[in-house]
Amino acid sequence: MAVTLADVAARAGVSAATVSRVLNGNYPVAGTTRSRVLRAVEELEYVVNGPASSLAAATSDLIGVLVNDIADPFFGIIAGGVQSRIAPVDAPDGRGRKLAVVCTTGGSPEQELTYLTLLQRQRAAAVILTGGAVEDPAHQAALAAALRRIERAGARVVLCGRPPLTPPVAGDEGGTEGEAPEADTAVAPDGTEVPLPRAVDLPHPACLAFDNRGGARALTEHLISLGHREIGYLAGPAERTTTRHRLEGHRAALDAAGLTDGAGDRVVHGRFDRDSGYGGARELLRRFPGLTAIAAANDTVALGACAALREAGLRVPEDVSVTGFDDLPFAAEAAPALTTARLPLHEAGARAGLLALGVEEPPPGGVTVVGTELRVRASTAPPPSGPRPARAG
Amino acid sequence: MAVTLADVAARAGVSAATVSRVLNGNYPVAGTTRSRVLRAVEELEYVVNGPASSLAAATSDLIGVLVNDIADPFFGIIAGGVQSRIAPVDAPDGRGRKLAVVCTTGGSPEQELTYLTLLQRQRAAAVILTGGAVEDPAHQAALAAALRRIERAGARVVLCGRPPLTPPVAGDEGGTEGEAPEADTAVAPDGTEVPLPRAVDLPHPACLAFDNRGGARALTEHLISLGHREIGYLAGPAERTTTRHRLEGHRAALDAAGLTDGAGDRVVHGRFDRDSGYGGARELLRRFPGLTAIAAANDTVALGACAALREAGLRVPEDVSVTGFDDLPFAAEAAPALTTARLPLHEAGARAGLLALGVEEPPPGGVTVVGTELRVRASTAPPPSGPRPARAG
DNA sequence: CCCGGAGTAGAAAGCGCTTACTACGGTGTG
DNA sequence: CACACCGTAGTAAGCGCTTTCTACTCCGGG
Repeated sequence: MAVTLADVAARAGVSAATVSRVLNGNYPVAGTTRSRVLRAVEELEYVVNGPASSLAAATSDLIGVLVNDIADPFFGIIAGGVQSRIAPVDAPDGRGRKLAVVCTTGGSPEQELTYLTLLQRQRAAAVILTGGAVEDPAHQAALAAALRRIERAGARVVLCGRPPLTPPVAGDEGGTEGEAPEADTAVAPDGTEVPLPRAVDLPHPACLAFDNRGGARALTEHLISLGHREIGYLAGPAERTTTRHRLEGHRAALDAAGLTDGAGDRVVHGRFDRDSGYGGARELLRRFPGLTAIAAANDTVALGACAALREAGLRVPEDVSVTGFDDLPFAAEAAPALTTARLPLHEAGARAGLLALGVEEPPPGGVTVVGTELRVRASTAPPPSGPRPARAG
Repeated sequence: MAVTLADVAARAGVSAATVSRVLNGNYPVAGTTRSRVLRAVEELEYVVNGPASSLAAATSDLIGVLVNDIADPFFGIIAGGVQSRIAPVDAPDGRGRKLAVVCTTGGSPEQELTYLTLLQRQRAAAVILTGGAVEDPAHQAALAAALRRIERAGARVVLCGRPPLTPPVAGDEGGTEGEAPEADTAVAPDGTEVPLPRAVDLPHPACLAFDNRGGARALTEHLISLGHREIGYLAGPAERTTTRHRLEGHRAALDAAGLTDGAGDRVVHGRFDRDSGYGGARELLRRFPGLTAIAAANDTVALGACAALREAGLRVPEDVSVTGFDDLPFAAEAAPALTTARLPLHEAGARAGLLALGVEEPPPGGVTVVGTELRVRASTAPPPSGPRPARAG
């Protein structure tokens, strides 16, 4: 029914092999033959049959991108970064251009696994996993197994915005990998040396790990430097690595300032959305009436918190300071503009795209730490009573 | 190298045909055989070769989604809506799940055509085009031709958020289609009857047309009803249908109120981004110092305008009212919260997904008008001097 | 007891492409 | 002048799956 290679070949008076070679340009073809073939292609409006081509060549032009929610700008921006590299707009025609298969997992490990299988089935050339991981060891193990299977099938695997996989409890692969998983260290953007776990599970790991700890720590340190002593924290879902790392950074800042409260953390867990910020802030206010600042798990949560504060008759930042995380575009436009930690999401996505294409090689160990940058804006200020000396020794 | 159907068949002691039938479930297989096959599949970790399957069955599980920019929540939300239907999370395993190939076109017709070819090559089951179209007749014709080719290749075509294709100047298809392209009418959400052009170019059109005219008109009417008489308009790129339709709605409201100024429109064209809003608002202020309201092409532009106004020492809405369009999530969180026209983007995307799957049939004529809903928030108020009667007769 | 029809499974012919491998002029060299 | 070799192009064997057609077994009814 559709036009095939053979039709083009017949029209051009050559063999199918020649047409294929002209189209793929990986074999010398005489100029006159080439132009005759190209004319036939034009005239017949021939379009290659991708599946057939993928079957024969055992490759495909698809790159899977797993995201929690494509409607969330956090992931949209990463996906945009990926696309900018795997399908540059200036590429002539569509030659060599890869297609992004965007899979919305809702952050569920089961969905991740399902999509991973689906992508393997499509013989995707690469798979990019974004978003924090769920910490459940069983899930980690299942995920590692799925990724190993995918790599074995010839696809590249890139982790973007999530830490390397945690090592499996038992070496169920027979231990044929030679490399011992020593803990490396890396220098974080703020100059401190941080332990760098290696993506030990994957033969060919490529991992862009966001420095969530460092960013959160910088934000809370900023609050402390403004004079805040009672700082609430609106954490994300407890089971996510991102949540844990940001919370760790927050606590590290508190610890370093000697602000660890005997009464326990001023932390409320929720999700990464606005409503969680709203509800969480209300709960924080109720439980810790003396709060002068709230650090939120991300910008969206921070916005919800601001709304709750306003509703409670509190001004931001005059009465309560608020910080976000990520620096999504709306953070700068919010009222007040959010103090936050900028994550270069587009750049990270672009880098992930390059790693997925194999254009760029991951560093030894596979892990690159993507740093954050503190963005001080209008949502933070000294506490109402002005800076006061810390009472704790 | 990889596990194939034949391997599974051998292990289960059946023929490849039987394995295929078990996996596809479209042919009766005895229970015992089925479970033997499934066990072999499990044991060998067999994953179907998608390209091979697509080649043999002449179908694929891919659905193309063309967007201007996936990092823009406008498109992200539509894409999310699409995904919610083509890959519902509650679907068992991954059975019957389609994959979304998201293609970022930057709004360029050339990129659209390139991606359309790439998707046709992948033998995508359907293609969803989002975002307004460029009005250039040459592009429209080329696009129509490409879409017709895609339909002929067996894929469904869905237009989401753009008007039906304009008819080609010449009937280059030989006029074999029986249907005469009569102009239908439809009842818009506000009760008025609007002309409804048919997607005459496509044999099987499915088009979700956003009511940009109606939404823009409602916004400007709202401003007029508050007492505004000098209303600036920050339009999008002149060549886009979306821009034109929103501008038409704006002007219709002005006309109806007798506010059409002999001095010409208070309109500045730009893009659909924040910087355009910022720069455009500055220009509007310079050229029309008496403005008391600015209607923006969309929420993002409105935000930029708000920033420019603030910078100029003008308060929103006390000195100048501002309206957006789309009602993206951040619109409600902005300061002040934006008065805007809500477009049900997620729902539209979901609907597009259903149309793409063929689960839902388009109405006769193919065009469904997606209405907007006025959202009055804090960015609009009566003009500084208070409501005054219109002077014009 | 024989035959027809379910019900189930296998054989085999592709689907349209890629890619060894082979073939065949034409040129340069010993 | 024969030989080798390069530059091109054709032949044909798959790639792994779906699906039609055929075949076999087992029943129940005549």
